[in-house]
Amino acid sequence: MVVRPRSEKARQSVLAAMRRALAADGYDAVTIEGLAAEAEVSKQTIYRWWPSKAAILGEALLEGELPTPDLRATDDLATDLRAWFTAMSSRAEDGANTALARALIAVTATDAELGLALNKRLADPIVEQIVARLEVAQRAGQVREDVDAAAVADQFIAVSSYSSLLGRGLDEARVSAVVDVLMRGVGMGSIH
Amino acid sequence: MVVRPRSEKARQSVLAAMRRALAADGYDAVTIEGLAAEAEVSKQTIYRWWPSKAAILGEALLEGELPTPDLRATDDLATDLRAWFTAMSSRAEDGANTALARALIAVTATDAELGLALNKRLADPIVEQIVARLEVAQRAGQVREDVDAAAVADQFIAVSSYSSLLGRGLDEARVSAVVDVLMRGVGMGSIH
DNA sequence: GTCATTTCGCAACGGTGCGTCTCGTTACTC
DNA sequence: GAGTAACGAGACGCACCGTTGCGAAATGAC
Repeated sequence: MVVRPRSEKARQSVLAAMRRALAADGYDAVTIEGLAAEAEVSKQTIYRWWPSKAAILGEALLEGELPTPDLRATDDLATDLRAWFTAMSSRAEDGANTALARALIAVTATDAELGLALNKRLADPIVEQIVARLEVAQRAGQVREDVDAAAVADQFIAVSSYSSLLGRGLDEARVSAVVDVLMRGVGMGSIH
Repeated sequence: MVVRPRSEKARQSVLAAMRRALAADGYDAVTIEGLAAEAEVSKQTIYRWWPSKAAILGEALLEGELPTPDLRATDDLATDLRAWFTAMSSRAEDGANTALARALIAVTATDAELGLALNKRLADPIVEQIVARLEVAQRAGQVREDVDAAAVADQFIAVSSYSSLLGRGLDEARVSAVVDVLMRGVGMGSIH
């Protein structure tokens, strides 16, 4: 076999052009031809390796390290979650990140299959972190045994997604409100 | 003034065609020309009255009665919220409704301004219902005074939005999990 | 009923991007 | 060094965009 390998340089150039274009103009203003020009790459090269604009976005999302903060595990669940969710929402203040998030939502609303796959790969690690942390708290007796940890984790994701969809970030007060209610919701307190 | 009025028949025909096309092919497969053909209306007639595809969707959403269930006010907040959220999620089992919801998300992810306006008009009445109900519960001593009712209402909306974005409905168990956690979260229970 | 006026359907326009194709060139593997 | 596949450049037909001009139909004013 005499094969010339795929140009990794061209690939990275296209993905970078996609990220730049997203931040500048938004997902559906991006065109393949514009991408090719911006990346200084032939249009055919793009079509050779990606089936669609959405697929390029997918790779850009998976490859570009979506920097999600770590969820620390001290002995105080509330503090851990508050710190994590605060860091999470501060990520959303960077325009490039919100552009990526909005693009993810746009492509998910359009291409359900690819959207599900992307969301799975991006959200699952976060969900797992939260679920694991909640299970630790359950063993420590800080969280009720009958709490559906995945449902709670999903609520954090949902709130984040919805707020970046609407372009309104999560201010400190809102972060506190969400964490407070959810913390009390999973806690051992009884209802009188 | 001798004026021939706008054809209401044509208008309704276009909006109906938009709803049909959304359910059939999804928002970004909809084209103005296809809409015109389907509605048996001239393309010019569409451009005379709507500035964009998104604007047509906006009217279709506002005009078509997005049937949101009422939030009853018995003396049991948990039951009221559970009944309302269950009804809400059952709405999402109708494909036509999820198509509308996904289209709303798609246009919001693309056109932030129009999206915000639409979300405001569609979500605000729901949020107000929930906030009002929570305030009643606060006066009845069932909900803590320091609870941010709007933040809680937003969480319901966010969960609904996110689940219809991903195309996975909210099953009974998930509805229960969300309501349970939020109910305990706003309740008077103390944390030990 | 007639007339003025506006919307209507029809159809064409140039422009943009799509996705495919062909070419000649370049760069990598063997 | 030779063979081969990816590369850049650019053209193709196609779909849809948003705009324009036209004659016909419809409606309110009188």
